[in-house]
Amino acid sequence: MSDTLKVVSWNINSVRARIEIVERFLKEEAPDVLCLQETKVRNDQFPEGTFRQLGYNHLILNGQPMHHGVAMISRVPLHKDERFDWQANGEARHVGARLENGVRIENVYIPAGGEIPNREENPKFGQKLDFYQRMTDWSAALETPTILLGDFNVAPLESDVWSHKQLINVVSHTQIEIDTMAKLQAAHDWVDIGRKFIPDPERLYTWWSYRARDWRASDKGRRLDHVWVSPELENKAVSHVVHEDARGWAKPSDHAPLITEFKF
DNA sequence: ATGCCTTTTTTGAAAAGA
Repeated sequence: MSDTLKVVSWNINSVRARIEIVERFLKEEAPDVLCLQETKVRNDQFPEGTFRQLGYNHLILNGQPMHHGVAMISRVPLHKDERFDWQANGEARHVGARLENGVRIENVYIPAGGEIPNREENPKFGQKLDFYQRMTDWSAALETPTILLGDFNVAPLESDVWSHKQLINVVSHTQIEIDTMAKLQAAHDWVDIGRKFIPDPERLYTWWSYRARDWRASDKGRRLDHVWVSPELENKAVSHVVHEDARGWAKPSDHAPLITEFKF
């Protein structure tokens, strides 16, 4: 493989409903590895042909009917794929694989956590915190150089949300979630690539609700998607952008793709 | 913030997203 690798994370909100913009994105950006979340398709119904026609012949799928689902689609070989059940209930929220240079990519869709930020009143919120804890335990024992990316469903910094004051009690930006995410980050000294390239306090969002009349004008975004790397890979990342334009394409996902380039 | 939008499947109301 070449020493340059372009890796994308994109919560696609149904890969079948979004196949036209996926194809456009691959033609325009030509990533080496595309990591999708919320594919919303069983493995036997995944639209593999579209990807193979564009030269993406390595597909690693972890889908389920209707909800969730993740996939890694690559034009470079991937090995030793794994699917962790950090949800502990069988939901398809992780897939990972190893590049030929030994670096692993772990693609995760952390649960949103429901409406009420309280474990007793809302079991989904507890599931989200427990998912983070299992990832933290995994991170603490991790020795492989790793790119951890996906939809983490937490926006930790004030500059990661359109209004800190109006969202401080809204799931995705509560203090308990921010603290829980910080513990995960500390467990492996994960490097936040988003903030390495676009430092706080610059505005940085990856998701805009469908409910806004004009998402770009109101710009009520949140940074829910993240790319983290092991400390030894920090200097291998040479660029990182959020492709906001794709949020404005026809029939968009509510998340934008995150594009990171590495030089190994 | 989510009455507001968009997806899925049991074709059509309901759940989920965040």
